[in-house]
Amino acid sequence: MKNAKISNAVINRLPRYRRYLIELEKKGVEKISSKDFSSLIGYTASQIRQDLNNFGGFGQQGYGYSVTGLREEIDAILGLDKEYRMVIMGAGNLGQAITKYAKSLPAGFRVCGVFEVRKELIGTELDGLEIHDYENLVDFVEREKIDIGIICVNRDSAQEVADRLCFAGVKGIWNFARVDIEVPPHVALEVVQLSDSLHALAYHMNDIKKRSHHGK
Amino acid sequence: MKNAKISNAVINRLPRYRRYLIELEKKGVEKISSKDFSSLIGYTASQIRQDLNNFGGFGQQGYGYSVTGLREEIDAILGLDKEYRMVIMGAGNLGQAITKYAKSLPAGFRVCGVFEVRKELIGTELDGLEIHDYENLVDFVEREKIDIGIICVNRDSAQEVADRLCFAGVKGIWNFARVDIEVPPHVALEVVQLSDSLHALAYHMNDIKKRSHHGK
DNA sequence: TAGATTGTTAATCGATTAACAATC
DNA sequence: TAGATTGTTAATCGATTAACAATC
Repeated sequence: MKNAKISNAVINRLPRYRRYLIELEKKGVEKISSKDFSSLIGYTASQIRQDLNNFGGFGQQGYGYSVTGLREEIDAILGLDKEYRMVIMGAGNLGQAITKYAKSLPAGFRVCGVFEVRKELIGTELDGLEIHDYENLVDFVEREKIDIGIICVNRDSAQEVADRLCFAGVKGIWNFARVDIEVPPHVALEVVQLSDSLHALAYHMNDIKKRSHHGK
Repeated sequence: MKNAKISNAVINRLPRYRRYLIELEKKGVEKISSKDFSSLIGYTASQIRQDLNNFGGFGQQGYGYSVTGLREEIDAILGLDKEYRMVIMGAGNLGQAITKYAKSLPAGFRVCGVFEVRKELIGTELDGLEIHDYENLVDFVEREKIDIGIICVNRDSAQEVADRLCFAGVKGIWNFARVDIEVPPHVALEVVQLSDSLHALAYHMNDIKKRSHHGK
């Protein structure tokens, strides 16, 4: 197995390859060439072959790639052959939203609990999940073998919550808080800035409008 | 005003600049040099100056940038001086999640209604918002001057919902469905693939683990 | 004026695309 | 074997960084 550091551009394309392969599997397609995959997914055939060859030679010359075989390889690369146990930090609007969303999450990712500091919320239920006291986080992570902490607290407490999650021993943090946080190098961090995404959408809407005025 | 097409890399950094500028404003900081901004935000000073000069010369030689002035410029570039009226398409888990999230949305973005096809949900309320019949979408978009459609339906109906939103006249689509959709060039599209993000997190967690084994 | 820092041009770096020899 | 298509090297393109003249 190769061991060089893979660029984020490549990694972020892998889940997309996987989605299209699953669609192909559903349609009963057994093999696909990089050329045909290219016209389906919209990356160049060259890029597809380059991307995949970062991880190994999964194709066969003169034939193409086995759809199921390649999907399984990508599953293994992404680590989707394991189960991930998660906690949601914060039961406010954002925490409630993500808890709700988690119900539609692909198998293999399981929310095991929600944590809060506000006493009046502790002990109540959120979508069938118990809301725990933030004070008990470290014990819970250890006992329940939690892998991932999902940060849904406000700006001001996000870093302190991240610190405690890392101390408790999570291996990854999925940050939805509207602030950048830092984690030690042995903890993985993935950021979802929903409001940044919405602001980019606003930019593009205005850009299209501006151009249509200019052009004519 | 310059009119060249700005790269997405630049556009996606603008909301982040804005967040840090707002923090600085809160702290009462009045001016900042690209050098100081660099050590705060983690982009190089060169990149900051390059990015901003895509839109105009907002700084002053020998002085730096006015924090409030620059934040206002970025607001205008992103189009945050306007109000955006939005509808949520789909009242399932994902739609409920995004409706909940929308409550914590920055001012200027307002959810005006939720749309569904399932008869038993139509007419009920979701977080204080009426759930409307999908059949009435086109009228509603026109009457309520809706700018943005947020797609929270399942894979199979996402494209058809996008088509109807575009037909109804929205200017932008925020797609949360687990599938890629296509829109005409006069409609802006911004994609949030939460499960792709989670898969990337899984990759990084496994990568860190693999490296720590290898290294020692 | 002298010092600081921008705006902008030039150099570097990394990622994407093209080309083609290897091989199924 | 001949045709197809990969894996991989080389060329191109675009984005980031460095350098510096302009100027507040």
